Amino acid sequence: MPELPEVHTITEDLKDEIIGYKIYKAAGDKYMRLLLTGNTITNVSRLAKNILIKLSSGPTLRIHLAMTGRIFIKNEEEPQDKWTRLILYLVNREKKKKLIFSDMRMFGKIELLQEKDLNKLKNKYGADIFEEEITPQQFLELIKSKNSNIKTVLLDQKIVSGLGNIYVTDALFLSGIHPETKTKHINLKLAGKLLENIKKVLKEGIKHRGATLPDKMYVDPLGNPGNYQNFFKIYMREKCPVCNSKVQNVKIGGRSSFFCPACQKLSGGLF
DNA sequence: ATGTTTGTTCCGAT
DNA sequence: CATCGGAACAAACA
Repeated sequence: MPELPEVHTITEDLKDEIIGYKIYKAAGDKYMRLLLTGNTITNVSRLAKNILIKLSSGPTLRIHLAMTGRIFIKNEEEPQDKWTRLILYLVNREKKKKLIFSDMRMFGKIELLQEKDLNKLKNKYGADIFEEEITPQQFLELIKSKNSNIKTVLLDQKIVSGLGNIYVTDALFLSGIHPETKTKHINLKLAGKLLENIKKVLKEGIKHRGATLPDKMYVDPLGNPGNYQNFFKIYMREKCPVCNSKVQNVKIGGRSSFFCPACQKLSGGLF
């Protein structure tokens, strides 16, 4: 499911594929059709897990993939799947193509934002660890601002943005932190270690172009799966790669939380 | 068939 | 009033 590395991969691919193209036709939501047609795409960027497509007339098309949203770039005559919600028909001097937004479970968001709405959206998100320099002290303050377990806090987009279940699970494993550890029990040294490991797994995720689970829901705009699933540290694994213990899976906030009972003690490596 | 799945939002309880 | 935990959301699959 799209987290920061997957959304980053899609965004970078889209920069090459659609910047400079003009939307000569749009299909889907009626209100959007009218507003989108005639615009040239001037930029594509990422905000947390959102893809932002900047239009020449001013507004920004915001796409949030949620769990099953996908973006495809196809030739005009290629078919789209039955979950398609929006199609942008694009043209430049050389060729025509189309951008398809498909969302099987309809949890994704697609909307046009004016400048002030975009700023409002930006204010909803905490630091983007991948884009912004953040010190261990700042990171520790952020996570301690919530009186909850570290897993839940890291998934809170208002605290730090871009992380989802997979990368949080792997980063906690690399740091030797039990996912149910209360943030108040984390000290500066451990926070620094966690921060480094979060950056590490995000970078690795990006390097492997994201993670595609057995459901095959995540693919890049050209339909290719990612490879990070072949490098999972503890996520979906049966045995701990370090000590060979049987991996445990507890539900935290309704989400699978894989951890090694030997390497990730509840004390959180404090002792 | 019922349970599970993921990101986000919203609602009720503390 | 602020904060936190859990339900709900849609659809497919086992």
